[in-house]
Amino acid sequence: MSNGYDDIPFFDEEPPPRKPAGPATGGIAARAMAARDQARTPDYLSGLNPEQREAVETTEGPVLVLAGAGTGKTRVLTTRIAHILATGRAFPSQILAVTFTNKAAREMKERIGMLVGGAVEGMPWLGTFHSIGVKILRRHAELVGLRSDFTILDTDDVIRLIKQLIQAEGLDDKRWPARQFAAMIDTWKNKGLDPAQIPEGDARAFANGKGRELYAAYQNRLKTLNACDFGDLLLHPIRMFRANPDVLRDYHQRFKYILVDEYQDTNTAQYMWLRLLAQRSAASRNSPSSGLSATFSPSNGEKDGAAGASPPLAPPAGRGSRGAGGEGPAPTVNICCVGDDDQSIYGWRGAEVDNILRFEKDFPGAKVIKLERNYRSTEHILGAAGHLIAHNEGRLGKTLFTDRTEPDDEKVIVHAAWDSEEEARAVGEEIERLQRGDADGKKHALNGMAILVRASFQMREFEDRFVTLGLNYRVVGGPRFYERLEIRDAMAYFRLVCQPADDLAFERIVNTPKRGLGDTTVRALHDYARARDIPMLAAAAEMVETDELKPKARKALFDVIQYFRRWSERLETTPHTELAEQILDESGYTDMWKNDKSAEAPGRLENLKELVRSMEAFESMRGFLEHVSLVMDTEQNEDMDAVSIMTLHSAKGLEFDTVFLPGWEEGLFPHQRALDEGGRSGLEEERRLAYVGITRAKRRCHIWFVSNRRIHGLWQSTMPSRFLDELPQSHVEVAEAETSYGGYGRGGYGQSRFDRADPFANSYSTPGWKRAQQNKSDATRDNWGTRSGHAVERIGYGESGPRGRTIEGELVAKSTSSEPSKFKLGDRVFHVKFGNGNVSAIEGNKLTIDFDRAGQKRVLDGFVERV
DNA sequence: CCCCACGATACCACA
DNA sequence: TATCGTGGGG
Repeated sequence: MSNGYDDIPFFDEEPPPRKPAGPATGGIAARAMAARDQARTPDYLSGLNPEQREAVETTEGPVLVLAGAGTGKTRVLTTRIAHILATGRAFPSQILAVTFTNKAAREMKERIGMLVGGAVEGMPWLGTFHSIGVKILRRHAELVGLRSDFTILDTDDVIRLIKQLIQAEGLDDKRWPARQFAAMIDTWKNKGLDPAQIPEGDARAFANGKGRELYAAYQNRLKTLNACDFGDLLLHPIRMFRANPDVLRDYHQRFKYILVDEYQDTNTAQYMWLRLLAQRSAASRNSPSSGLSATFSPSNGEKDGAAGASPPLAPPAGRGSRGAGGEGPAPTVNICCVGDDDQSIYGWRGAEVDNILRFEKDFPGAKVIKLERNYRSTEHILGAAGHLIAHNEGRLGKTLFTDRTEPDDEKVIVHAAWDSEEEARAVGEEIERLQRGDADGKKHALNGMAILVRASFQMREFEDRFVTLGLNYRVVGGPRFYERLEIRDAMAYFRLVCQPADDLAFERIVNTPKRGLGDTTVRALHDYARARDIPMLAAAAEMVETDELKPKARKALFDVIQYFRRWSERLETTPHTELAEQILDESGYTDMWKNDKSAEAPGRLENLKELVRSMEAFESMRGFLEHVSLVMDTEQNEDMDAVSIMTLHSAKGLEFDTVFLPGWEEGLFPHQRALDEGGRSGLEEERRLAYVGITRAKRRCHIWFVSNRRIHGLWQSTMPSRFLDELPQSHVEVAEAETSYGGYGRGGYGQSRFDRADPFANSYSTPGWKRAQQNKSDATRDNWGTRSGHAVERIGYGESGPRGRTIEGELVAKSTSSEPSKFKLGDRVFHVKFGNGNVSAIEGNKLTIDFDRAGQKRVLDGFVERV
């Protein structure tokens, strides 16, 4: 029975147990091997410290590893897996390893690959909660009322869908924003709640008390659409496991070892999911009335619950038809969770730090191992971070230490800047200084530097700056490729070809490009489809046979349907990248952008090309769609030397020689909304975020705050973040006031702001700090003639303001490369941001280009290509 | 049915 | 400031 997903490895594709020592956990051979391996330390264990080694070698039973930042957490996880494999305790396919982000999963795969070489291919169950959830769900979709080719909706789709539902209920979609309800549903799903289970108060809070009905209606609609949202990727498997103990049992037998990364970030649903998979012996060890059963309250789903009442939680273990040697149930759960309560930064996504704090109760007899020896950062960085995080209450309490101290280690440096533009400029200068090696004579690679921002809108200013500087940068998880308009449109075409029932995709593109199929026609189709309970594409096919539509619309619709028929037929025969091109061309979609005269159009076409190119890496169009729905980031070319720009959230788990932390101002960091909505715990989470930021740094950490920031186009004066006051003086140094490059920026404002008495004296006594404070307050007063702390300043100068970009050229660093450029004068080139233009000057690898629309810019040649 | 202009609104983080 | 949704005119 082919459902198009047969490539997913599953039980019946067990690798033949050919290795001499099979995965028999309790087998004599295995024990012998283990003993042998203990006697003769394998290479991969030799570099570990005692705690790490214990975490790796305690393979049996529940283990909690409390791993502080930079203590070798990933190393422990990967080595542990390698160890399990190398000692023959399990096949790769018998290890379940869950991470939070795709990045983390990718990295783990790579590192395991380096340790064991090759076996990673056979680790089908290493991935994010969501990707593993999908994999499970595809196999058993019918058990929750879906077909295995269900589509996964992203946030945008969900919001549009909910909006339709709100309107269908006859509610005012202004008063009850779909976005808000989507967020509520998300919250419920994070807690593992079905419509029937949500708190009465929640249900009443939305849509005149119709919250519960709306949620149920939403779930029904998803089912008819044969679709899932992100939350369902976890909830459906949970429901499915509960309703089908036999299926669950199969998974129990399969997964001999479970590993969980970033355990502090698991939410309730993920916790339930994990518990189900790990419960086999936990349940037999815990009495049924233990706290667990309360957590796992029976799920009375809407319709899918009809299959039967909730099954008992603890199906008898063992007795499997397969399994090694037919021993009884494993005596312990081999689950290993790794986490750090100080790095819990996903409370807003429903993460329950409690999960990690409760681990020992959940798994009696668990071994808890603390990793506190830090291998990443200097003493100053650890000192600053540790002092900051100590302001939080309710920690498990770890203190990181290092003994690798160099005399010339830099303290953490705090800088003040006038506004965000100056901030970007100064950071850019600092980066170039490091790159040139001015400070210490060593040239530093851009790859070792990162700018970590609180909110993604901060990125733009840095991007703009770096583009004019000709400084290579890469935005990690930035403006998501797949969220762009043109990409989403194209994807909608692909989705509809693969999944003709995808009404959301249909509605998105019936009239894109314009075909004269406006609201009226779409509504008619919608009604027709609803009345007969068929997908809209099918409804369209029927309707063109009738005379219900105006001739013009009918003709247009007829063409559309013909196209989709043709494309669907080619699905099995034409290579998918080719088909993708055909779809985009024949539909008129590429032409639409070719005819578009706006500045973005060339960039969009380029993105479409990139989209098709990126499909090459996949087997089929379906495989590609699946990837996209789960992995919203595009892989960037790693070999380019570039500064990374990303949010603090996506920086977790990474490390850089030099880290820049801009935007440490009240309201932005800690973020106002985190404070408003989260209160004290919100503040603590922000503080943990700051902690994460600082601990990303290996050698240098520069923190910035500005006096003025533009929010919604208005200039607002800001206060330095309270976190700055929570840094220890002993490890922190305040930079002397930055005079901007070549007097730039000083001219317009005068130097007087540096000459005032300090009205905001605080605990800091260094002159630099005072200066920074003065800078902040006086600058505000000087420029706007008002006191700082004043509400919003309406300034609103634009391009023609006091600081036009007139001397841009002078700010560009001299070329360091002597290689002749591959471009020549007059070349016609294309740049993603600026569009097309002509090369008017070349200086090493830096080009001056007259862009058709954006004017003259200096750009690094890596950013453009000849057209 | 399409286009444009206008005003409201937004910018928190992720899979 | 940029984007989005709406309402009126073509």
